[in-house]
Amino acid sequence: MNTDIKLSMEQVIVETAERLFLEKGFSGTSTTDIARKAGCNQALIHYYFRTKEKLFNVIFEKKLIFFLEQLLKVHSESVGLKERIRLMIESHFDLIAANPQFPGFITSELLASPKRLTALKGVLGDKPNLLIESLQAQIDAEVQKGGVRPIRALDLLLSMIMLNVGLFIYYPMIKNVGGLKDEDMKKSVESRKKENVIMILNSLKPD
Amino acid sequence: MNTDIKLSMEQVIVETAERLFLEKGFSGTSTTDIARKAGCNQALIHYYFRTKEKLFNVIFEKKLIFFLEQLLKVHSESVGLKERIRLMIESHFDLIAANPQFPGFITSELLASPKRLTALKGVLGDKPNLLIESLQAQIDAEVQKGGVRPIRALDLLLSMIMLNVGLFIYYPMIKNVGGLKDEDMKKSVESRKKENVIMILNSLKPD
DNA sequence: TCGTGTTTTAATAGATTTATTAAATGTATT
DNA sequence: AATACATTTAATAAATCTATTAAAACACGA
Repeated sequence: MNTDIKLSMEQVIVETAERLFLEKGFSGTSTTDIARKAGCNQALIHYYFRTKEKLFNVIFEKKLIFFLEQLLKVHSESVGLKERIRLMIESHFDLIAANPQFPGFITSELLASPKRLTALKGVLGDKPNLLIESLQAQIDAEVQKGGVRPIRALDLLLSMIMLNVGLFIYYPMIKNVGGLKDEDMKKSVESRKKENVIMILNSLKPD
Repeated sequence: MNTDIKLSMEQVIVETAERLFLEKGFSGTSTTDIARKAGCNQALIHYYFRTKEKLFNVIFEKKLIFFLEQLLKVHSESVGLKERIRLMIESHFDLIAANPQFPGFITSELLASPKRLTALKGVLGDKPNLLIESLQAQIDAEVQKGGVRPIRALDLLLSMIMLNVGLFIYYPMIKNVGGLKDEDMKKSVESRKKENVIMILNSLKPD
């Protein structure tokens, strides 16, 4: 069976650029580089995308929207707050684990050029607010019942994201400084999802 | 009283470079740029530091060592585990709050070029291990007494760092996406130190 | 003030990068 | 085959950046 599918050069360029941008960032990747690795003339990139920036944005927005949409999914309130939080953490973790370069990529690029985010506000609409409001409502209700301590939904979300994302961003550094072996880190990653869930849920216990 | 102190041009260059590197990173800052802002000829930078890379390293290492040393301080075991953890989180938080650009800077630069970290292993010696071992010992002792649940010191440290650091790295983004006003964020930052302490300590409660 | 060493500049080589343009090639249609 | 259109290339302009070199300016003790 022949699995080769004839890709348009435009597609090849996008995919090559995606790989390179993820690996070395916007400023670390040249159009010459992309062209060489994609196997085409450098001018072709400009023919299709006009500028390096525009090509980058195609990829950056696609990736960021994909991830934010996953993240901002309003997991059903019907399962109960703690279960809902567990689901959110786990699905977020899985998503990153499947795309480990992603947190570093997005973080670096947004730090280097925060205005990239502004362009996305329109695309996301009020999903962020919807999630936060929905989560806050459920938290407040649970606080009434004495199930959890009071906390701002945004704080909670940020903590969840940071704990998940941090492992992958700092993975190589921790390994390096701590002088850890690969199997140590593997274990860390494997246990970390569980660990993060426990950490967050425990932290919500009322005093 | 005249507070003007005649700085050597070399010093001015270092300070200007520090400001620019922190703001726009290594690849976003040119020696021409530094020279213009420092008020000298561009060649002078190469006269003193030979290469842009070497100048960057002077600054990067100084900053990183300063912060890691603070972070890796083996806070006395004598105060008890929970108090020790509280102290570690708070002093770390304060340090970052006083240098809010720092986490993004280090994170970006290390992501862009992980080998920079290798150069530092020698300088840090076994401080990382000392801290981890000391912390782990105190945790294990406390676990015996039923005071906290079992946890790896490295996991705990990572969580502490991530929660603190994350706020400052993602500060502009959260503000942007969440459509938050300045005073909302201010409140967030102010309450966050306490929040992080609570979160970590609660998360250590035995089941 | 002369001479010596240090600091600073002007000029520029050399590399790289983005982007454009005009020409060449390819492909499908009548 | 001839036309028309899309794709791809070669060549190159223009900007920018790092680094070097040689000369100028400066500082200061003999």
